[in-house]
Amino acid sequence: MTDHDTGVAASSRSDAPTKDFIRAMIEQDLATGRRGPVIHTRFPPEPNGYLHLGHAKSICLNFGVAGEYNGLCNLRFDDTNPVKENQEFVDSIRKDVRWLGFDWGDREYYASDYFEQLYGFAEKLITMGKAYVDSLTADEIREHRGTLTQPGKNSPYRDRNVEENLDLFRRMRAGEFPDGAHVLRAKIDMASPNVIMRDPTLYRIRRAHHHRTGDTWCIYPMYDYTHCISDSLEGITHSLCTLEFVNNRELYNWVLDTLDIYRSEQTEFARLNITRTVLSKRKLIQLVEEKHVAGWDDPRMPTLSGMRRRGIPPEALRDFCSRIGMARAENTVEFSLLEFCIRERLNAAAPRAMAVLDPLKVIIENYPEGQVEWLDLPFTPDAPEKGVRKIPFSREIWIERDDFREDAPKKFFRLAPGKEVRLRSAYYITCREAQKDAQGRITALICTYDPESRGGTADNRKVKGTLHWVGASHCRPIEVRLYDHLFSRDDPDNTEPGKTFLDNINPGSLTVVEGLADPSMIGLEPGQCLQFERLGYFTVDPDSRPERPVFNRTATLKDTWAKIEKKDE
RNA sequence: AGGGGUGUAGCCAAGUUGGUAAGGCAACGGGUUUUGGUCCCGUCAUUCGAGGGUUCGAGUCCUUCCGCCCCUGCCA
Repeated sequence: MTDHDTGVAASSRSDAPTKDFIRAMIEQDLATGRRGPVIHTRFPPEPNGYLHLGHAKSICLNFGVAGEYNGLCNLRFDDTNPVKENQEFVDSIRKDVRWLGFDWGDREYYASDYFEQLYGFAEKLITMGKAYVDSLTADEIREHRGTLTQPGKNSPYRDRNVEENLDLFRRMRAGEFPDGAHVLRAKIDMASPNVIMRDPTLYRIRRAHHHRTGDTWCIYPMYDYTHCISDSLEGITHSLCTLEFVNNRELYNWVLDTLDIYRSEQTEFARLNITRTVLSKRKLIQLVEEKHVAGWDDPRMPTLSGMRRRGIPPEALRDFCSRIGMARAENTVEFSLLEFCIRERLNAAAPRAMAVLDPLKVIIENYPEGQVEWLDLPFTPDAPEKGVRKIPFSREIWIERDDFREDAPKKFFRLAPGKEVRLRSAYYITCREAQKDAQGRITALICTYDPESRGGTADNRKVKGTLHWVGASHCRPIEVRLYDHLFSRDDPDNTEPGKTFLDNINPGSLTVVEGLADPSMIGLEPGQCLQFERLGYFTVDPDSRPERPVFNRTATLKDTWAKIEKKDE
C-alpha cells in the first residue's frame, strides 16, 4: 500500500481527475527546473487538536503530489504555542496520518527543533536593524496598529539602537522580564495596506511548559516567523496552505528575503467545507470539551479518529479528497459525496450478513417444530464462490417490523396479509394473519412456507419482495448505534442572531437500538465491517465484547422505497 | 488610503494560445437483479455574477459595475 521511497500511498483511483492548478504548476516547475529536480512538500499541523477531514484534504495534497512526482513530503509539527499543544495531539496526528495511508519515513520534524536556529536568525535581524524590541503593552500595540482603512503609528520604542535591542532580546531569553513585558517585532512599515506587514510580532515571552522543550525557553517564536524559516531549513520547494494565509505570503517572503536564505514558494488553496458538519478546530475542540460528543473519536465527529471508529475506510477518504478537486474558490461539498465514496468502497469490501434491528416474530406454522436447516448466505452476492455464511433457519424467525404492513400501499411489496415474499437465501412465505396484544400492537405473524422454494427460487412465480431475517433458535442480541448528521442544518454556522453553531446540533444524531443477529457475528474484531443486507454497513466498535457485540452504523444503503413512500404522501 | 482573494448547473469542478460549455455527486426516467442495494442505459448549462466593448467568432481579451470570503492575536 505504501511506497517507502516516497512515503506516499498509491492512488486508489485509476481514472485520475484532470490536473488541478497546483499539479499544473508543479509540472511546469519540474519542466523548467525552476525549483530543482525534486519537489518537496510538507504537512505542518499544530498539535493542538485531532486531525479532521479538512486536514485529510491537505494531507492527500501534500503527500499525494510528492508521490505522483517522485518527490518527498515531511511531517512537521508547528509547535510554537506551548499553551495549546500537547503530546496526546502529536501521537494522534502521527497515528491518523499513517492510518490515512501515508508514510513520512524518517522525515518527522518539529518547529521546536529549530528554536535555537530561529533565535539566531532573530539576532541577525536585530543586527541588520530589521527587528526591534517593543515595550508597549498588547493593548497599546493594537492601538498603534491602526485599522483596515487607517495607517498605524510607529511605536516609541521603534528606534532603539541595535545594542539596546540585542541586550533586551538576550535578557528576554534569559527570563529577566515577566510575560508580556516586551516583544520582538519586525521593522517593516506601519502604514502598509497589508495589516500583517505593520511591524508583526516575531517573539513573545510566555512562561509555559512545552511538551518537547520543557522549560528551556520562556520566549516563543510566532507562526509567521517560524513557518517560513522551517520551510527554508527543510528545503521545501512548494509550501501549500489554505487561502486564509494569502495575506501572510508577503511576510513569508519578507522574512526569508531579508535573511537572504533559501525561499520556497507559498501557494494557497481553498479549505474544505462540508454540509451538516463543522470543520474548524476551534469548534471541534468546543464540542469535545463541552461534552456535546463523547470524545475526539466519537463516530459522529468529522475527525479522522471519529471516522475510523465509525468504520469509514481510509480508501474512501482518499477517494473523496481526489473527487472534491482543488481550487481557490470557496466551496461547500455536499455530505452525499462522502457517503457515495463510503458506499462505493464498502460495497466492494464488506461481506454480507443479516441482522434485524426492530424485530417482529414470524411463526411458520407448517414448518416442522424443532427442525433447523443451515442455509448459505454468500459473502459477496455477485461471486458466491468467494464463500458463504451458514445461517440457521427454523420454525420461528425474526423480520424487520418495517417489512410488514396490515394495509399495504400499492407499491409496497413486502409482507402483508395474504401476500407472499421471499426470505433471503431461504424460502417463500405467505402471511396468514397478524397476532395482536390487548393494545392492538402486532406481536407475531402467522405464516406458511413453500417447501419447494428452498434457496429462494420456485417455479416461475413472481415474488418481488425479498426480506432479511434471523432464525429465532440461535440468534443473539447485539447493540447497534445508529448515527445521523451531527448538525441539523446544511451550514451549522449560519445561525439566527444570538445563536451559535451549538444550537444547530441535531438531537437525533445518535440512536442506540438492540437488534438480533445470528451467532456468526459474535466475537468479531473491532474495525470489522459487514453489510447487513438491506440496512447498511456496520462496523464492530472497540466497546464490543463477545457477550455484547456493539456495531456502529457506518452508512445506510440507498433507500429507494423511502423516496417512493415520501413522494406518495 | 484600505489591501488581498474569488464568482461556470442544486453541490464540487475542467475549460493552455479566442473556434462554439469535460467529468463526478445529487436529482429524474428506464433495464437487470434472491438486498427497493449493486450494475447498466438515458435525461439534466443556447450559456459561464451583471452590463458594455473588441472580433467572423468571447467562459476565455478590454472595460464598468455587483456579490461573497480573508486580514486590525503577544493564535496557527
